[in-house]
Amino acid sequence: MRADAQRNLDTLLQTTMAVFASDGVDAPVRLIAEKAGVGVGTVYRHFPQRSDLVAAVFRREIDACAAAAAVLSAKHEPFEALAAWMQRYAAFVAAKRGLAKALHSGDPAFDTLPGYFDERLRPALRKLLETAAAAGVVRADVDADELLGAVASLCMSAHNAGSGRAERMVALLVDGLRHGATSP
Amino acid sequence: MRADAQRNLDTLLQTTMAVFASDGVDAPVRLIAEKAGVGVGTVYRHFPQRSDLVAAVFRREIDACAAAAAVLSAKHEPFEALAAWMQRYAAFVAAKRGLAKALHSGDPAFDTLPGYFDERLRPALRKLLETAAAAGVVRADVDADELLGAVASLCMSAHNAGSGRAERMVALLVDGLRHGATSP
DNA sequence: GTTTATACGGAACATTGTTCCGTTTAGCAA
DNA sequence: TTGCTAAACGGAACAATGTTCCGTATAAAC
Repeated sequence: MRADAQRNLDTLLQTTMAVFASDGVDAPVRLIAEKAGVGVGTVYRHFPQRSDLVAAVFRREIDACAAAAAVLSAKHEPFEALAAWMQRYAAFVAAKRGLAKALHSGDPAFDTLPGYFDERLRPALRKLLETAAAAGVVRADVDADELLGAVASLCMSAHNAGSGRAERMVALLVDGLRHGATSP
Repeated sequence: MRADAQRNLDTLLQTTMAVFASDGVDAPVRLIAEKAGVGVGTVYRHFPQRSDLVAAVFRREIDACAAAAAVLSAKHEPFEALAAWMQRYAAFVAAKRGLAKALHSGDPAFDTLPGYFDERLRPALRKLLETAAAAGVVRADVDADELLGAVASLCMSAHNAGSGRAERMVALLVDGLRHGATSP
């Protein structure tokens, strides 16, 4: 791949993320192209359809969320790392309400997203859980999948409630994990 | 209101319902206007925004579903009326997948729909439930709201599964109502 | 029958996704 | 360094669709 193409792809993805954050996932392709300093033709060469661009950004943010697990794990004690990551994940779900819409839109570009979700996020959380369980600070009988689903539901349904509610509910959930921990 | 305006409004709503059924709720306004034999200007005078037309059609179908309760109640025994209406409601939810999308779109035109849902459908189901409970053919401790929500969830999540699954699940649910019935 | 407020139709406009093609340029070889 | 070429670029043009506007037609009142 030519160097300029790679450069453009990078700035395009980064700019798109910023535009989605400020203007929502429905922002016009023209606007994204303009802010990235490229023509719409360039956008469409990298992403044949608008939805491909959206999916790419989501994948990138899923990656970032998964990568945060390792960072937090290295920086904090097992339980704190787990708790912090759960909040990180909750923030991701709450911020990306466009994601739910995308997943239910029926566009084939999003077909692989749920799988990507599992593939990246589940192992990340599983490792955090196992580490914390091995340290004896949380119970060991909770499934990573269920936890991801529960937090997602919490953040979706609580999204129109007052500020901080989702955070508090997630914290409550995480504290629940401490119950029944078996010291090693 | 002028007679021709009323006529146009009626045919417009009826035609729109048919077009939504065959082409989905994303059908272009032009197509709807054409099939209804009116100009787009007429559509927009009655419904300032496209979403207002969608909301009106949904309200109309909610009305029809609610009205079916009385008809079924008059024609069948209490339990059969209840069971038949539940299937009627399930079919409505399953068919109108655009409804879920609309409700989550954030368009203000749909803000009053959830309230309308409660206002019309809940009393209809409650009356069916009470009649059946009074006849001693179903238990009396089930809330109409919960039942509506449960069926909606069933039909939403089971929508991509094989044919008849949603119907079977709803039937199962309804049969569950028979359990613990107390004869009068 | 005349008048007038109302409703109508559809062309025109605005926005946005997508395609197309002439132009530019990065990478490479001589 | 220079010349060449395939790749990439930009943005005008196209297509689809929501929305507005206004000249025309007509139902209803007198």
